[in-house]
Amino acid sequence: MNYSTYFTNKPTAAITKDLIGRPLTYNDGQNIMGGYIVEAEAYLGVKDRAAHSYGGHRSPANEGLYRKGGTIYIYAQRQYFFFDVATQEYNEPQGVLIRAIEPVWGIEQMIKNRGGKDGVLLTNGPAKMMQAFGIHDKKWNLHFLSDSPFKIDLDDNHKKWAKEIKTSARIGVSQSELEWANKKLRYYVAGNPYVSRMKKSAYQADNGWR
DNA sequence: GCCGTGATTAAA
DNA sequence: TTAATCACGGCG
Repeated sequence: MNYSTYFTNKPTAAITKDLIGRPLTYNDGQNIMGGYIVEAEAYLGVKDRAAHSYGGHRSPANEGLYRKGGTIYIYAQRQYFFFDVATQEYNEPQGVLIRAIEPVWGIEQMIKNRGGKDGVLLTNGPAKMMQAFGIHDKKWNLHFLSDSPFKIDLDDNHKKWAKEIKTSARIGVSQSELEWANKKLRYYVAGNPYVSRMKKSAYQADNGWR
């Protein structure tokens, strides 16, 4: 299946859940780095109070969300960068934020990019993952996935299957009484140590994979 | 969001 | 006693 179809043919929450366990890689021209997606969040467009596109807000900074499904949306907070993929059709500003991967490929290079940090600290958060890839700008923002050094492997034969995929409220969203703050739109592999905020006591054998 | 530090709690 | 968890302040 191609990216256009994959990122448009089902609801964004279903896409987000389906991405769990799929390989995500980034090629910096010298090294291929990456691993299996273990945590991701869905953002559901103009009605979603936690989405950058809430209320139809549109600016050069969040234009990526409005592009067709499969377009890369990179945004920055302070010195940190976040990797999203737009979902649904053009002008339907939904997307998925990739929050963490279990590192597999190019681990040595990722450790270098992370200033020597190793193990769980390598990629257990959205900005840590981007640091591990050595990304410090928005160069690939608005590029379509297939026209970028990023690759998400959509072949089910290459996917890792979690024993259990858990859901929770999204991280960093104000936990006020707002209905959207409490929606379970964060998906993650139960017991996988590379999931952000995962407690050691909750680690599972085989990192939660089947 | 990430990091380092120190306090608090839990395990053994 | 040690490890794990939590709480906090600093960062542009």
